[in-house]
Amino acid sequence: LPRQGHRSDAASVTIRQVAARAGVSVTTVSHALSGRGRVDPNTKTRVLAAAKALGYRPNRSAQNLRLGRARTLALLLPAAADRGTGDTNLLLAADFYVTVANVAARAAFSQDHALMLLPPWEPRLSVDAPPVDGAVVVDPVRADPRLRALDEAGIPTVTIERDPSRLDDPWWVAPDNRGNTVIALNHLADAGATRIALLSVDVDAGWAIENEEAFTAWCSEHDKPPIVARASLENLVESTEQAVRQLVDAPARPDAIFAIAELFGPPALTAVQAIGLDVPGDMLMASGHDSRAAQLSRPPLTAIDARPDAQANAAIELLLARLAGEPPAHHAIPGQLRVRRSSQRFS
Amino acid sequence: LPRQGHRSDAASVTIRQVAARAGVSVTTVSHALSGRGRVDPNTKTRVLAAAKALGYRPNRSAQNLRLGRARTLALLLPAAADRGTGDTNLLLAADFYVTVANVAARAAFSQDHALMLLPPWEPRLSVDAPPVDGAVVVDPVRADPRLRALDEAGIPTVTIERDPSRLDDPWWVAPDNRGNTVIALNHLADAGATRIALLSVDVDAGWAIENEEAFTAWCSEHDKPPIVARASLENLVESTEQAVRQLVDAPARPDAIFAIAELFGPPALTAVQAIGLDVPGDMLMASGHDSRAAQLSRPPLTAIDARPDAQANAAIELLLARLAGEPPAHHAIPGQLRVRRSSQRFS
DNA sequence: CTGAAAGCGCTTACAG
DNA sequence: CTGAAAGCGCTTACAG
Repeated sequence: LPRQGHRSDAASVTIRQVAARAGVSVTTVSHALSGRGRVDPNTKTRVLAAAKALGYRPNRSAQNLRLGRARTLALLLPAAADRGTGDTNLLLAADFYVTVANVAARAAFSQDHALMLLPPWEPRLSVDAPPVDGAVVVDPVRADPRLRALDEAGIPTVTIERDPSRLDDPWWVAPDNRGNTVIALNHLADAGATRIALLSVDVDAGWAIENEEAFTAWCSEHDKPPIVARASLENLVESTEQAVRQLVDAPARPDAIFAIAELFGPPALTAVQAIGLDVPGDMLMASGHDSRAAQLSRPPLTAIDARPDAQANAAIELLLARLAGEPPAHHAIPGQLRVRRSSQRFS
Repeated sequence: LPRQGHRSDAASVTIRQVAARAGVSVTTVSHALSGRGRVDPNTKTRVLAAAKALGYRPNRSAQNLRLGRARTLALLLPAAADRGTGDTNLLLAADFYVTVANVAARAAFSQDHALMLLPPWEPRLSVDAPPVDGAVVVDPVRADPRLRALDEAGIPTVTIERDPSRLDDPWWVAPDNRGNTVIALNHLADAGATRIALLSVDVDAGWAIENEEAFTAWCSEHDKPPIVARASLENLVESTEQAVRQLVDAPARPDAIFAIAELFGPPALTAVQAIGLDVPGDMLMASGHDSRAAQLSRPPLTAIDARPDAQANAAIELLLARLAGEPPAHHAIPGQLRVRRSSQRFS
């Protein structure tokens, strides 16, 4: 038989070799290493020393086969459009996704699980592939084919952001979109805004709905008209310019714009400036989702940091809880307002 | 023993059950399914039907244990700075990385491998984790600790972009940085530029070095002065503004700026405009690395599309070649120039 | 506290 | 062309 191929320089050392060196049985080695069963402390010390000396590392395939688990979690990021197709580009927040991916990997590893990246297209293929115990799906859309495929395969999932077509599913982690909207609106009002407009997006996602609802509620609570304009993903810059012009040309011009989606904040800022308005002088602006582009805008855009690291950690923790049979739970994670020049009229 | 845990709804069907249903031995099932060994065509048909009827899916752990491979490739993306630390943010091109990740996952799967995401921090931890046959490391820096850890673990690697501290390593995939620079410079010259400046970055990466060298060579070939300014990652906006001002205030002002790094193009554009210059009227501009931000700038920024999908596919293919014992190889992948308004004076 | 043995699901010499 | 058997490395009843 070929030796284990995943370490190319040295044949893997097995539990049997450790047992031989420590002068005990493989059972005792297994017990000493896993902490299960009773082992004499001296014996245990000897085993540990032997394992270390030999550089023993357990064979995951053997463990997984024996235990009937994969100890692997899957991550499904949103798909960018395939080159050349007319598909809408769902890659709304690349900075966010990269951090989610890296932090989720770390969180999974620290819990002794591997994080497998599944391609977001071809969900059937993905599911036919190596087994996973559970999956994290980022930014589900309505009737998301990835979620359907995972369901059909019987793989438990947790979503980051909620699936708008199954709001009854309790297994989700998301920014506290409603709370974040309130934080941003209160900040703009504190900064002097009296008529705040919402720049929304024509995307069928939970966060968009929640942001709009929270905006409407805030407006009625504060006895303000709920001014909403909407831009579109397919036609991002032009539709943002149109929406901004519509807001600016309205009989009662707003004095602040809250753009909920990460990608739309900087273009909205540019559009306002192109009309000849000063930000923050003539118009306060804030974005619902922070990004490098928001930080790099002139002026820098005030934005809600959705804390991708916290989202990823919570998602992995929740998925492991689900796999452990714990009762349903969800986590709305409060964002952190990053105040920058676009919303500071007097500074 | 617990049943295989990665399919929660139905106990996994094993090769033994397929054998029973087809009325043959497990050996024959294995042969029929794998295509190895000789099997009577009729028998094979029967086995395949039985496997399909039962929904048989091979247990990867068992296969891997038996074959001594992991059939798993690792992907290491660059790290964003940990929150609160002063580390330089190496997340230079999030759009690029997300596409690389998704496409690499698809490429690995189509070759019957899983793609495992390793956390870019704590390389020891990463390597102690589940076994992988090989790894793709994106954007290595000089003396990259991730590469060292992988080397020490004996895991073969392929890099996307070259490690500047081991240019003798043949196992890399990268944009054709030199060729791309020439394409961009020729385009700017064709568009009317007579004095082109390079906006570079103070990062110790292979691509930066290659872009600068290609620029210098192009300039001497065309009998032009090699005007170079440099911005810095830590101080992105301010240093970009400074670099731009330095270029604009020079006795012989350039009429075009080529910003090599993805993140610096849009801020450079904004800085030029803030000085009161029109783009493309007074200054042509192009970026060495395309991004959503470049597309969304006003005017949109001409940029080189580094084709992240091609990079990812080539990297996975090259890594599998390396694992298969094929001779060393590398791939410089030509980029595609995306001409936009920032470099079209007459349109 | 310790160990011999069974068995997870698979692949592959080997014998027929 | 087909099948019985060994064995990959591990964990865990079970017996001592």
